Amino acid sequence: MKSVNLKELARQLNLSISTVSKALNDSYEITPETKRRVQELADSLHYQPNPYARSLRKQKSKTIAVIIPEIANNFFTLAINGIESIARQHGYHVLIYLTHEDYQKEVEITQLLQNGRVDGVLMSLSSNNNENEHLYDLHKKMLPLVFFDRVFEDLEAAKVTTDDYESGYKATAHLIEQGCRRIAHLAIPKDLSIGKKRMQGYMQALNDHQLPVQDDLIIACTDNQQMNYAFIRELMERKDRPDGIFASVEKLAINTYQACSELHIAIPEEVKVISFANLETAAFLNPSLTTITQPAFEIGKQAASILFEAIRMKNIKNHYSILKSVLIKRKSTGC
Amino acid sequence: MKSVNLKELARQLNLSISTVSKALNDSYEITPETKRRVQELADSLHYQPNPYARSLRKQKSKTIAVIIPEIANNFFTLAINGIESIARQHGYHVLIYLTHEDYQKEVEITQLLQNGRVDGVLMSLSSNNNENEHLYDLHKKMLPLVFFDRVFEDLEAAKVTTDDYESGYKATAHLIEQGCRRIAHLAIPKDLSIGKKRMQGYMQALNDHQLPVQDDLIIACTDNQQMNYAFIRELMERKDRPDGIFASVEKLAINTYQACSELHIAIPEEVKVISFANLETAAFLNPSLTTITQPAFEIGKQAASILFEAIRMKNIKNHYSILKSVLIKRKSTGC
DNA sequence: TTTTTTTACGAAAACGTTTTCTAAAACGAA
DNA sequence: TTCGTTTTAGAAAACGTTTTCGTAAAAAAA
Repeated sequence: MKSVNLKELARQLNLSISTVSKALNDSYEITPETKRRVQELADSLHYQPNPYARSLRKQKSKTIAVIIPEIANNFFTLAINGIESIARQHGYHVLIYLTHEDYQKEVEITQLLQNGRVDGVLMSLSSNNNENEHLYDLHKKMLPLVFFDRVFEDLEAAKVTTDDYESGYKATAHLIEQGCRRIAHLAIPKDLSIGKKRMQGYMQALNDHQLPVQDDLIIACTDNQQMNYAFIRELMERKDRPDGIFASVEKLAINTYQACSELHIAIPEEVKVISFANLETAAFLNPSLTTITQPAFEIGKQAASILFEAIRMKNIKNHYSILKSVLIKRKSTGC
Repeated sequence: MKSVNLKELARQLNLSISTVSKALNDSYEITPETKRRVQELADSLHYQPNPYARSLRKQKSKTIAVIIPEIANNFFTLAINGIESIARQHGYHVLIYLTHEDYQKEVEITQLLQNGRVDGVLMSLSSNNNENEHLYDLHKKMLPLVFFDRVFEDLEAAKVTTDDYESGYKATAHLIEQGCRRIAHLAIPKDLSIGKKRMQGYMQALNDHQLPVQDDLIIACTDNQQMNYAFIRELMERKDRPDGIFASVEKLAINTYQACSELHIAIPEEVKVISFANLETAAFLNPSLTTITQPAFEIGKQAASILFEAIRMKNIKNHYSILKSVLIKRKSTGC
């Protein structure tokens, strides 16, 4: 592990450490000939500057953090792909932190990042989110911060989301057009802004089509998949069960398929299903699943780009991007 | 960003920097009363040591790197979950690098890590892998290194894989039992050890059942999904098309479903399909997909545990773990 | 009492950079 | 020649820790 450093280069070249450093950083103070000599030796010894020494001195880490609730979710993996591609372009390194939808973990992680370890943070909130002190803390540290998808509306930070209200509306309207009259909503927690917006779109669509909003058709789901499954099953076992289901995340659609399969309820004949999803396999499910698909890769790219802009400008902008999701009609809604 | 450091603590407490440092590190040299005072002020000011200064001084980064070919793949996301859980236990940070199956990127990334940025590396190889100079380089640096799934057999490093040969054998034998006689193998590159082993299992199973190994039924797939799709389509358009397909990764199974759907070839009646896969949706595909499922989460956990063992012992062991995959029979093979 | 040991802390070096400040040499102008 | 300016390089400080070493004072031993 004994790697070559500036001192060693300086010794071999009979130069001072500072001269070598300047030569490698292409300073005008150094004569071309010296630069050449230094560069040559550095190359031949495969010199690489120590990142920690450099970070300490420059107060820059060339590292960003990505905090997400989970990773076994196609939306987030695609977003990470986008983030990584931009980070690579900027020569940055990417730290990954998973909160597992656990508020306490989210707090711990944000605290870990308050000491200069990273130059910026990309974050998608966990749902068990009552207080938000930790987010204000992060913000107070002047650490560039960009939220994506699950954003925290109250904070003056950059945000990138999709048109969740419109998508919720369109999803619900689509079910109505396909003949549904009793439409259930499998909702994610309302403390997430996207949960609230999707729900609002759902309710507005019902209103606009003279359908009642029924509380017993709104299922408050959580990160506990077993409980979600139990809720959905209970829902589908009712005698006045819904004829349409709008799932707000892909896992809930899968749970719905499973419940319907076990209860021998035919999709789309007896109940139609639409879901937010980035599933590669949506088209090959039985039946193929009608989805609202978010431009996850693009979200990641935009969020990262904005973050680097903020890092460069040392200026946390109050940016708000809203990208469009697309509704892909398939058999689960009778198309 | 002006965060509190040892100097500031020392000033406020009228102590020296070294005393404060020792107090916080619970050194025996410091009296309990002083420790209490120091700790109290540190807590109240939310002191957090600068990670770069600490890393520089201790020559330890508390960070590991995970290098994988892609992330939009359930195997890898589950593995990352496992890795992250162990890393968190050890108080380590996790850097993610994606090679996108690109040899050149893999080389660049391994070079980035030769300067002490990380204390260890977890790696799953990219497939376009002709030379391996960069892996030997990494190994020479004495950087603890653990391969998982796509391992490099020739290097004396720790490795964690599944029983790929046996799984390939069982998958093929299962197709044979289900009545298939012309079984195609959608193969990943043979320069990947898992590709070779899965293929060997396939061939041995054919042999053991007195079936010929036919080169034209072995499709060499790559990371180019469009080409793979074209190959598979061509395969299924032949008049002597196969009656069984063994796909070595989940993406190829999806391609197969798509090709069969477009060509109106019925699964499992006309062709049976089995695939390595960690798809959550396997059971809900049309038809449900028979899979060989790897214990991806467990692989991640084991690989990470071994890495931390290597970091602790400063001893790169020649460890080789082989976990068992499980064959889950579903409708795509007529079950 | 004197000597030795232990205790509790501080000074300073070290980690490997970057950057500021200083200085010698070379050069040009007067 | 002399004086100022430019060019090139080195010395030293700085980033924030940890750790080694030194040293007073206190405690223990003689």
